[in-house]
Amino acid sequence: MNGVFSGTQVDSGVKCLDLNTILTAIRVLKILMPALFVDVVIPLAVKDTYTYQVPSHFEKQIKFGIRLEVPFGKKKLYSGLAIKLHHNKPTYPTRMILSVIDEEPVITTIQLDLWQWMSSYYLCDLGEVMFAAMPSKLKLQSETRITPGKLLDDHIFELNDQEYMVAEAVSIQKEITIDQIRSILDIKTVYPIIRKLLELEVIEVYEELDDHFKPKTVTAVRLCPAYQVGGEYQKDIFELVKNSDHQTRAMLAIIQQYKQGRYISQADVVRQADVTHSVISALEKKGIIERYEETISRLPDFADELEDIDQLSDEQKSIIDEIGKIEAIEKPVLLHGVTGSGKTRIYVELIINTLAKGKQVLYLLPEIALTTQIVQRLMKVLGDHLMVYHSRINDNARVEVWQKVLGFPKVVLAARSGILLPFSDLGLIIVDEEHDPSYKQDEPNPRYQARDSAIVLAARHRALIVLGSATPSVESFYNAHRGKYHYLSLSERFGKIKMPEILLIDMKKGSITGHLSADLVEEMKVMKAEGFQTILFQNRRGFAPILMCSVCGWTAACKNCDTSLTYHQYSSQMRCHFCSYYESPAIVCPACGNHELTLKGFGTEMIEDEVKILLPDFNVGRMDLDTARGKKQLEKLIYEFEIGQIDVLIGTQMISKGLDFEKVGLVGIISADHLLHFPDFRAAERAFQLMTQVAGRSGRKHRQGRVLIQALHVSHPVLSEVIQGNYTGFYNREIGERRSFGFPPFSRMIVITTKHVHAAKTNTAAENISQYLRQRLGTRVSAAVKPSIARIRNRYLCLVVIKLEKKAALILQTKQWINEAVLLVRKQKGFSTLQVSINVDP
DNA sequence: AGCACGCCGACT
DNA sequence: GTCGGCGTGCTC
Repeated sequence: MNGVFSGTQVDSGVKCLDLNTILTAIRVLKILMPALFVDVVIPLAVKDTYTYQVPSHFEKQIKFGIRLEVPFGKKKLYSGLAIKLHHNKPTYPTRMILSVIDEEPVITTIQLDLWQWMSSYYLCDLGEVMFAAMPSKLKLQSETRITPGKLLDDHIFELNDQEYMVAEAVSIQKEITIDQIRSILDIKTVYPIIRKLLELEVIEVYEELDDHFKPKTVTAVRLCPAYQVGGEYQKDIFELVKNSDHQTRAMLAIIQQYKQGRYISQADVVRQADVTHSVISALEKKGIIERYEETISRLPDFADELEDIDQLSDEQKSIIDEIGKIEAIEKPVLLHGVTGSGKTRIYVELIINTLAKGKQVLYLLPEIALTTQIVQRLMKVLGDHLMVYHSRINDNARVEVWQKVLGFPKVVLAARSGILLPFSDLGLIIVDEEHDPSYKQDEPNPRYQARDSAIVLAARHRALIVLGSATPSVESFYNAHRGKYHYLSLSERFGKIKMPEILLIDMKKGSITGHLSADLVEEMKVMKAEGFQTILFQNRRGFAPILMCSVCGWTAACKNCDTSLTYHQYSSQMRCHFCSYYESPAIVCPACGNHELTLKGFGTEMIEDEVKILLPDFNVGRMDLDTARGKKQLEKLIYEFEIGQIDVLIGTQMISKGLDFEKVGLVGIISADHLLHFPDFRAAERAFQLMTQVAGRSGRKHRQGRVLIQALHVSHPVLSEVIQGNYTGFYNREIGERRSFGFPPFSRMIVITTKHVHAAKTNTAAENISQYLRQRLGTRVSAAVKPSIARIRNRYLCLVVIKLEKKAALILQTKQWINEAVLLVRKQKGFSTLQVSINVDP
């Protein structure tokens, strides 16, 4: 067949162009179209972005937000993010990008905007924010791979033992990594060996990026086109299988699922029809069905059973109305509602409204609360609109959430890292339990406060943001008070349940066995007799925090940290709570040889012991980091308590978050003193919040709960404030203290920590930094101070604390000075290994 | 972060 | 004498 252009002279002009003309033309074009450069963020702790040149054949594919494979340093390859395209040729020589990984952006401009804000506000590198934000499957890093070289067989007998082992491994496995070599040889420095083998051409080396995200697939079956007409299957296909009982059963199963319109997984058919794979193969051979790979989601499927939503109470309705009115003003809303006042119901209403507008919702919760009932409850209401994102979900699921967030109006229920996701159009952010300290990341960089960052994020999206809490943080309440936030409160408990009755027990009086007062024990007995459960709160795990020689005063201490070792009875170990160190308990004092070793202080394990002795017919459960390390263990414990198998649950602050148990009638706080006497300006606030939250665990539907607080210092004002549920009283007193000592919210705090293996270096560094800043900022900067724990993991620590007036210009200038000071100190000889961490709003 | 360079101690 | 330890600087 003749082409459309057959016979036309398309090439007539080309013929007269010689090579020189073409080259000149290219040169001219190059001047007219200068080379394209791209600024790339590398997911590392490096300042600024890096500029690469784009080869002309990639130019069309490059756009904002896609990932690029770039060389970095001598050999490494990274996937960096393209964030700026330009034609400004840098003064230094540039390298070329190696490949283009994505077709479409994997981040949004608002997201990058927030990252940049975080990097400048919290004084860290943009690369560090990127590192924290991206699922590791999306930030591929190259790995050195080693393959057999040309002369492997020739030289194999000239090698020494180590070299031979490597050569042998490469020859057998065809491809190994540097890490594998390290473990084969069991030594750290393998490069000299590799270099020698390279020279001998026994091996070859190349760098390759790790595999991309792989979608999850299942083997599915479908009817061949010949057997379906217009979405209906041909009834006569059963004729074809009538000779085989198995095939008929399989076909019945397939047809049944076919009618449901979803993909038909082979595994389901096999299970339902009780046949083997070979039956499916037979059907495939007959040409009735065909097999294929169906891509499925790793995220759990919630679609099945949606629950009806409760009616709104009048109070809830009026709150929704209020929020509806102020939505346009773009001020955060502080929703202050006691435990059980139905804040969640309000959130659900707001979420539904936002989804109806086709916008996305981010619902933040403290990390631990995400593993509990709240999530299930929300799933039942929101169904498959909900996605969950936190540190325990696996990396493939994380990539899926990431990809979905890029484009769909859905609800993401997330821990603090949720603010780093690529939202395209957020309409609502909820920060539940707004006061919770776990919203602040303390280590590593970026040391961000997710609640505060969420406010910035909401402003960028012009989204509504609601901060909810029964015990708002002093900062948030202060902001509400000053009119920076809208303040709304829910005063009544939903369903008109009474607030628990809280009583204080003076541990200096009355009868006490071990650490339990007679009153508390008596009350627990009453509860059990009436079919109710008890929660005992003790914010310290282990059996006892100190093992001491009663003769010479020696105490068991960690060899890596300046801390005492905690005795854990369950594992019979002395354990450090700051590093992973543990040892067997000493029987004889290693200092004086005496046998009189005593335990001081007490933790959850000791309370567990005492309860078991005092109340032998009680089933006792313990919930702390030691018993609930795995998700399964935690779930089992929650389940057992929920069905009433456990009478008393003893726990650390883990029990204060997000757990609702209907049958809890009594809460006992074993030692309020532990909470109150803490060397931190937020200690009183934390104590008030923790005690109020724990108290809220008591008494839900069936009866008024009781709370017993045991304390030695019964006159502490926070105690009476907790007892009376007097948030305003607490706030007024606390804000007064903050004001007189110049603590936040009356100042902005920045803490600089120096860290080094040598105490002297640590201290000099901190002193130098303090001095540099004091010259510029005066008494706003503290001297170098030793923290209460001066050594952790064999590194010494020293602090400089800065308190600034809340003036934007001053704060900005200070951050610059901090950077200068750190740079200056590190430039000195002997200080390159010094670590400096900067914590803004600690 | 990770890699190479360069300078000092314990060993074939 | 060298091997290999760690401290230092740099990566577009």
